[in-house]
Amino acid sequence: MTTMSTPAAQRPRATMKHVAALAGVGVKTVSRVINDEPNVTPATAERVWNAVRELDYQLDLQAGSLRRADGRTRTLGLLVGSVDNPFAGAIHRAVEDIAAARGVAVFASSMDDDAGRESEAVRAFLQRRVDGLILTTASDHPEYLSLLRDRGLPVVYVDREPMESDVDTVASDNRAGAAAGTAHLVAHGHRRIALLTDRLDLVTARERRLGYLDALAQAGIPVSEELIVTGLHDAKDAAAALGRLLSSHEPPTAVFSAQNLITIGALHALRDAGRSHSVALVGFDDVALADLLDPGVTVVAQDPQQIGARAADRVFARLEGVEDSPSRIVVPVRLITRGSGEIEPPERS
Amino acid sequence: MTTMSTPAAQRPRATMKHVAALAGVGVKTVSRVINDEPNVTPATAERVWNAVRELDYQLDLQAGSLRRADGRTRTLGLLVGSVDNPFAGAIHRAVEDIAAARGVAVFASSMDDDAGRESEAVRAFLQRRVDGLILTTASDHPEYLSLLRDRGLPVVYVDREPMESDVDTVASDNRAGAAAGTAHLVAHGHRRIALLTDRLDLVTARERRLGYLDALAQAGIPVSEELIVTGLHDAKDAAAALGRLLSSHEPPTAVFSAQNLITIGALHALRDAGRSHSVALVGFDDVALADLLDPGVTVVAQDPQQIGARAADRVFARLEGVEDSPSRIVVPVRLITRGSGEIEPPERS
DNA sequence: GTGAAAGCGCTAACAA
DNA sequence: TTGTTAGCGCTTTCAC
Repeated sequence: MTTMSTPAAQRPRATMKHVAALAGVGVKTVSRVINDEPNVTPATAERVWNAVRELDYQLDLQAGSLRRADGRTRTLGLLVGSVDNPFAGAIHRAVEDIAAARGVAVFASSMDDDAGRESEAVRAFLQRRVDGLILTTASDHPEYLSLLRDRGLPVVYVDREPMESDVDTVASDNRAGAAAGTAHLVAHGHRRIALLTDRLDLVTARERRLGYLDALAQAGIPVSEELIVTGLHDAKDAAAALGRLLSSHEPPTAVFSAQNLITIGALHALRDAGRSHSVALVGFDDVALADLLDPGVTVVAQDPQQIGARAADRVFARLEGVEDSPSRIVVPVRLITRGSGEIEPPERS
Repeated sequence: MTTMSTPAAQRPRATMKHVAALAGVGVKTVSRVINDEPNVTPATAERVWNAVRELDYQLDLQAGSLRRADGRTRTLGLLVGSVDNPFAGAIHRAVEDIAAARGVAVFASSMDDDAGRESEAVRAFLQRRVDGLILTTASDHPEYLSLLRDRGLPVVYVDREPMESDVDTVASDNRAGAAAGTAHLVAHGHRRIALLTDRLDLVTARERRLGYLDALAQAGIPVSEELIVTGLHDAKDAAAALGRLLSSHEPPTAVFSAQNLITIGALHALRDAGRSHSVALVGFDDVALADLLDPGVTVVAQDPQQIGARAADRVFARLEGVEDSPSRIVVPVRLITRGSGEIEPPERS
């Protein structure tokens, strides 16, 4: 049914050999010209470039890396929770910008907080010979880590720090941030503060819970286990969980939600219960349009752009031979007050 | 300053040759086992797998693709406006899921609506021998396109359709969607409807403008050029532009914003001017938390997940040899009424 | 059922 | 300044 231009009659991809033949030089000379190496006369270079244009020649980086001394593929592997999450998107963009400036391309994958998917993704990266890895992990002790170390492959963990000691990491100050967010609620008079968070096998959830507990302890407020809901993964879960809490016998007067999707769920639950203006809310991680809601959503904002940038810098430093001991970079968070976190509790609770 | 474990003393990466030697077989047998080819005794296979585990062997897909008959690298290139934009994130995730199911990894890049960056990104993909491309373009006639066709490389454009006729595309129904959004405002009594949109050299901006004009024409409303603002790129631009319109002599009573970031800017401008409840707004493309704002934001929602999925399906169909004529897949949009689009104009305007 | 040899496109090493 | 040869890790071809 196709008209015009014989279908599978593509011009076969040109190789260096073709270019060399057309330019009347040896392949090594072509290689020199393409890779901008010295010791080629301008005249020769010109003839090569003409042949390159003539044939639409594109260097095959893969083939080159096979033989190149450093074995580099000019490729990076980036693993995030989901490329669909705004937090991951910001990290990804920062990594991409730094990598692209060095002629390095980025493989991006999602792991949905599943250690199995995580291992699979790392395996896929390794089989493609990435030069370095920027990873988010769902596990405290990733089983592939010793292999990466044996290979001498640069790895930087972002967002979540594995429990291993000798690994580069870049993450938010989860515990202090959660403590600050919770303390903010305490400072506004709350004593019944709910915590909505993720599965506790994720280090971020554990750290943020500890921060929450720190703030309560600091204020001498006893912990009410019934106000702590863990294992939340998406906005729907979170909305349902908070809905139940709000209709319970002794509902919380304030909520600390430990993650962007959970915050969104909490906002829905509060709205559905008509409590947006009477129950306080502080979220960890900023969400889009938080400033335009009524009330504005008070958050402990992370800086994903900086997390991505510092992780990429670290990977490239390792690739350039920096051998200093592993660093655990902590990116500060910032409390942004917009209204929801400054709601006071009812007179008597 | 480093302690323990001699730094650069990595175990060299194992190759098939090492595995073959350890298992006491030839390399071809290792290849057969690894790639699950027939004609290997279970006993031999077992010995090979043991050697593989022993050495932590990882197949080198790059090296393989160099020699493989089909030359496939099991790699895809995805180019979007920015990996940081939620619309792109959703497309990316859909593409990733379909690719991962086939053992294909995805390179993702951002082009910021810059034809130069677009060409660079495509070049980078080609040099890495991707099997196929899913591209967003900033140009009506991408100069690299004929090259891709010569190579017989599968390409599918998403979101933006180049003017070339014989190319696979997957995009929203931009014109009809914009017309529906504008007509919705007309139906609520508006006659002074502003259009906020992107640079008109982007086909999406042109199409959405045409849709806007269609709706006005349909209603017999004359076009007021002073109500049409083009060349908007981010939320800040858009907010400033709408701010100016609102404080002009004859301000619009309604706004159609043609893109997610512009909608966010428009929301800010309306809020800052105290006109959120008096000026109507319909946005093209949904935004997070749009349902929780007051009023809720009425939008013409796109379906980026489906756009990504259909594009990926198409690329893989091409890779599997489907030779039918190029298809222009149009993904329907959906008007979601939430309040902002149902605001009526003041009694006399 | 198995393995030896050739060669994919490139860069390294060396010779001219 | 330039070209030739070998070889990166793998798959293909073909012989056993």
